[in-house]
Amino acid sequence: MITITLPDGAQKQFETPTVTPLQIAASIGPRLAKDAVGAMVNGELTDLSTPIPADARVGIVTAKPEDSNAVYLLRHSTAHVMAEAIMRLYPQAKLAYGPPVEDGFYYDIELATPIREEDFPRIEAEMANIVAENRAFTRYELSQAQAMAKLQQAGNPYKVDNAQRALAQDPDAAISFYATGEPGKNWEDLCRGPHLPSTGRIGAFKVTSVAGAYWHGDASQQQLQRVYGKAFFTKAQMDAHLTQMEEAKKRDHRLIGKQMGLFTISPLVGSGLILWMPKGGILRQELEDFMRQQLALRGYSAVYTPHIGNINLYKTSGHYPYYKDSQFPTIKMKERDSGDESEYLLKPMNCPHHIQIYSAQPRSYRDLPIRLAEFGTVYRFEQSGELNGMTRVRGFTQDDAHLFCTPEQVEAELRSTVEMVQVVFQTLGFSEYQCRVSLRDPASDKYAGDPALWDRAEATLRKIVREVGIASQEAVGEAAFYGPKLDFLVKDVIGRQWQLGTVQLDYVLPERFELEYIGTDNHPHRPVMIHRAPFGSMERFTGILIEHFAGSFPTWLAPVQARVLSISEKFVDYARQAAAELTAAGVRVELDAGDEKIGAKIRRAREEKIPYMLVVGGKEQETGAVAVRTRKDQDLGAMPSAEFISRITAEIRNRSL
RNA sequence: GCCGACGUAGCUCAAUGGCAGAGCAACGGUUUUGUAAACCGUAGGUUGCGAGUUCGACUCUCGCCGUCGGCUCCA
Repeated sequence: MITITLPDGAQKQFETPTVTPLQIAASIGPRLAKDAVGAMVNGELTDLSTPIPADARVGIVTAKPEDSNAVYLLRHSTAHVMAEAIMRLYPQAKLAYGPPVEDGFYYDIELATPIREEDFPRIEAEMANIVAENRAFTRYELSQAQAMAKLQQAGNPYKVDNAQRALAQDPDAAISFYATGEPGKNWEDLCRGPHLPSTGRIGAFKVTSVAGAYWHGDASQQQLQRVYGKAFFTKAQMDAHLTQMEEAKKRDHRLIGKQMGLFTISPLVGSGLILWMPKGGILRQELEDFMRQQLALRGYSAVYTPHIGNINLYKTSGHYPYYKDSQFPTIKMKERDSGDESEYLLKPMNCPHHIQIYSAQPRSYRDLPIRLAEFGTVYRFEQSGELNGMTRVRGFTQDDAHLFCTPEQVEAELRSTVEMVQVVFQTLGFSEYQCRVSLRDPASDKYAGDPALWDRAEATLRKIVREVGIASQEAVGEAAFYGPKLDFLVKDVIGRQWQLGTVQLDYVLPERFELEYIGTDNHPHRPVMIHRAPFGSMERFTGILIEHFAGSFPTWLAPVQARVLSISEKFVDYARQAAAELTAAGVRVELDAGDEKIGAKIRRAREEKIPYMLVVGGKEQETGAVAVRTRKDQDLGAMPSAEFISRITAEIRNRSL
């Protein structure tokens, strides 16, 4: 007898030697049996048909889009269906690996002929046939010897490799195959599973794109074709997803940046180099002013350093050997007098320059902490395929600062920098964020410095995160070569995650540059460095802000904060006067004195995402008022222009969202 | 850097081997307007760049540049 415990604690008993989740579901109700697509058995996702041999806790997984297990089964199964369709169309293809991924799935295949977008309809048509046939996903297991023999015979090195890797993880693992239908009769694939009960449960699917991908993500390995797809239980869910994708596309900072005249990129200047246009310049200036205010509150000193530096600086810091390949080529020159050859680098980082400011004079413990801040522009030669609008560029400005402090001061300084990052996020409306504690990979030799110092630094970061109480996760191998760091990941309004600010703890560079301060004991000591950049890069941050706000920036950031719209030519003088009052109050205002009708002017202002539209005509002129309307389509009605001015200036001053 | 796609007026897009076009924007004129697009007209092009095939190339082929989707990378 088998006792099954359901999620609500209820127990059911079965007299049979084994029981399947489907039987359990049926015993609860026919509706549940119909909706069931899989099961959680003792915390593990299984097929609906997997026999349960002993007492177990079982939850039935039903076809709900919000259930990640259900969605996993759906996507994984659709990947199989797509693989079968591709094998029908391209019998010479070799399948490699086809997992579910966030909101879809892909399958990597080796195939000499490229699959192109125009081939997608054929693949989808084959898939539709397989789905219509509603064949059961049927699992069977072979002994290792049989399985390996079968795979060897099939002549697919990737599948052999997959099986070997599975065995390397668990030598006792049974090797499972899934037939889409009947084993021996229908198409089948080496697969760990689990799957939906049958192909008919796939409600809607779409082949979305194809791209190159390396086997095991290793650029020295065979390049495969990765075909991406999406799957949903119902067509309505698919449609909702497509609508959301379109919305996301409308927020694309490259598109909005162009429409709103924020920035441009010219091939004549070079790819990955951002040209900030006047309206983007306002955005950046506001962000920088905000940051300067924060810096002043926290005892930072502004410094300025040049855009290039002698290569020896970076050899000393250790950056050069690590990042040789991602730097612009060096500038070589001969000294006029000595004839010596010098080499300069466009600076890839600001820290070595700031370090020279620190070491330009003797430092006492009384001077510390020293906090040197600079909007420092750096250049990194990113691979051409990596460039993306403002978010991945070759020249960018960091809101950088380096803190030099005593070991005793480290924690307080870290706390203060983390708090500053939080202020930044809060001010800009990123309410959902978490912190990644990026640690070294003990197995790798790319990290510089004493392991004991690393342990200490990592422990300190963990402690700070715990104290501050930010949601966090640890990531081994994500540290910088000179120290562990906290990377801040924010979610924007449509749920996409971005990496923004960073706080890095560094015991290595002070060592390399032999930095010192004189302590209370009158002896030299080594300071500790903290690198931090709350925005990260002005370019990247601005790009993300554009998408976060979809161009509708809060008033304090908006390039144009208000526009006065005149009803007709007769009121242009009054409109001009109203605009002048706003300008005098420090508001960025424009005047639309054109001869279109008011509807057209409103439409245009809304399209330009201007926060406030001030309609002025005869009524307003008589009473010294403006009729206020917002881009959100709120009509605030007419008010004295002085009232509007105090209202908007307060909003700007408070940096209201 | 690698795989694939794309590149036509300022913007969005037509024209599939046979005279490069539309809408919006711009400019000129008419209109003087009350809350999401007034009307008429004008101008705008080395079809990314360069070669090749062809009687003829936006269209086919090759190279380069750039962009996009991925992969790899990311101090």
